[in-house]
Amino acid sequence: MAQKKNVSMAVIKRLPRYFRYLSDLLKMDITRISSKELSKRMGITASQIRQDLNCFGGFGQQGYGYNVEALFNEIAKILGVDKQFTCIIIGAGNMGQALAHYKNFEKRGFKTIGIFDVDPGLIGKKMNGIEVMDMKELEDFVSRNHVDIAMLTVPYEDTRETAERVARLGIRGLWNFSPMDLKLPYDTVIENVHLSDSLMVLGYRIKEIFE
Amino acid sequence: MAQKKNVSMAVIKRLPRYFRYLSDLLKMDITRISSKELSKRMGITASQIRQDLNCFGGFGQQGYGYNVEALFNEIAKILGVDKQFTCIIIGAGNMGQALAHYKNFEKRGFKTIGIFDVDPGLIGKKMNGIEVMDMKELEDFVSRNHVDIAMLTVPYEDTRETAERVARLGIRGLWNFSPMDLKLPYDTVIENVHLSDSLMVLGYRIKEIFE
DNA sequence: TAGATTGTTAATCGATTAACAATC
DNA sequence: TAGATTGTTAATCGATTAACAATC
Repeated sequence: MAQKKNVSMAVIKRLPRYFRYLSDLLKMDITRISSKELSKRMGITASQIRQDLNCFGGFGQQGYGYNVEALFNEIAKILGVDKQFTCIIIGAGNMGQALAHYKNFEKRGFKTIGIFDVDPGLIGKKMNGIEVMDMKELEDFVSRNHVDIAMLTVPYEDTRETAERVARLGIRGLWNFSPMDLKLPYDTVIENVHLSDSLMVLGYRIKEIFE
Repeated sequence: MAQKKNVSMAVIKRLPRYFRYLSDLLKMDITRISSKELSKRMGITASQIRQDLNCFGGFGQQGYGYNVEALFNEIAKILGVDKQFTCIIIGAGNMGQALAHYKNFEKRGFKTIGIFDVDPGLIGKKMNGIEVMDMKELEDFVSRNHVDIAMLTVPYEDTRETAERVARLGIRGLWNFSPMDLKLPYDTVIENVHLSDSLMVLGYRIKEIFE
């Protein structure tokens, strides 16, 4: 539905937040909400909410507002939560294990179907019911199973090579946890989680406010 | 030094990225860099680099460019990497353990001095050399040790209460890993790591590009 | 000196906010 | 109907980019 062309990253990054707030409203059994009321809850302007939503379609009704459930479903559809994304985790260290156990992902359509590592001490162990496989089996596994997303939690020095390898296999999404910007000569979407960047911004902001 | 007033979040969020690129240049033994050359490496405009840096001071030299080591040190200082931030981890589950073992943080001035959990099965265990303490000891610990930052990796339903408790203790920085926006009636800086938000944006971008 | 490159001002671009006619 | 609230256009604000004089 609607023109999803030319939607800016600023808007896209707000979508999960709308999704969360609408999910909360549903849990509170609130059936309708105006942009004004939602703006108060979210701490943004009502104008912005209406502009954002209208990038994807006219989901509201004059004089009434938005039906919470309908809007929630629309945003879920826009984000692809109604679809299933298959994921593999590469690197079964602490971070990989944390991701393997994160319950929320599956609820939002991201299903982990494989975990890989090079460490013989980890291979064969089960994490959240999924056995850790040898990295040597990666190519074979991906040829036998459709994989949308690779979650990359390997050591810094292995990141670039592993990313290349993953992209060569035709995996379309890469969720990168290394403090490194990846550039790939393939049609692979990269989303970074730069934890130390986030922590440094926190450090800066603490300094700023309190000194 | 220089006027650190009115620096926008857009600029601040780019600082860790400059920090990383300069660190890489140092490792490559590159001693000087022009904004033009750095812009090529980083994939942003030279103009933006010069504008960003001049929020904090004139670190370059006409006709020469920037001395990599000097600029690196300046940005380290701006970010507070030269200072030490003391941190505690609240929630010793998989994510808490991952954070406890992350080597990069200490290198950048963030030192974990305590880990807390409510689970008797975890209390007393050592993680990266630090013993997990009972949450009951939190208040006592914080009164005896200066704590800058609390890293919050507790279950969703405990997040709000724990955040309140942490803020009441006068801890100035809160690094929140729950998919929830916190609002506190205290002078506490909150930085969120919304992993599922990031993953959903990745899902959206995959859909957009490939469908 | 001549060439290179900064710091900084001005121009452009994009995102946010305000306003309001349309309409439920 | 009257009141409320949307969808959308116009105005504003802020961030990015371009340009160039200053100067190493």
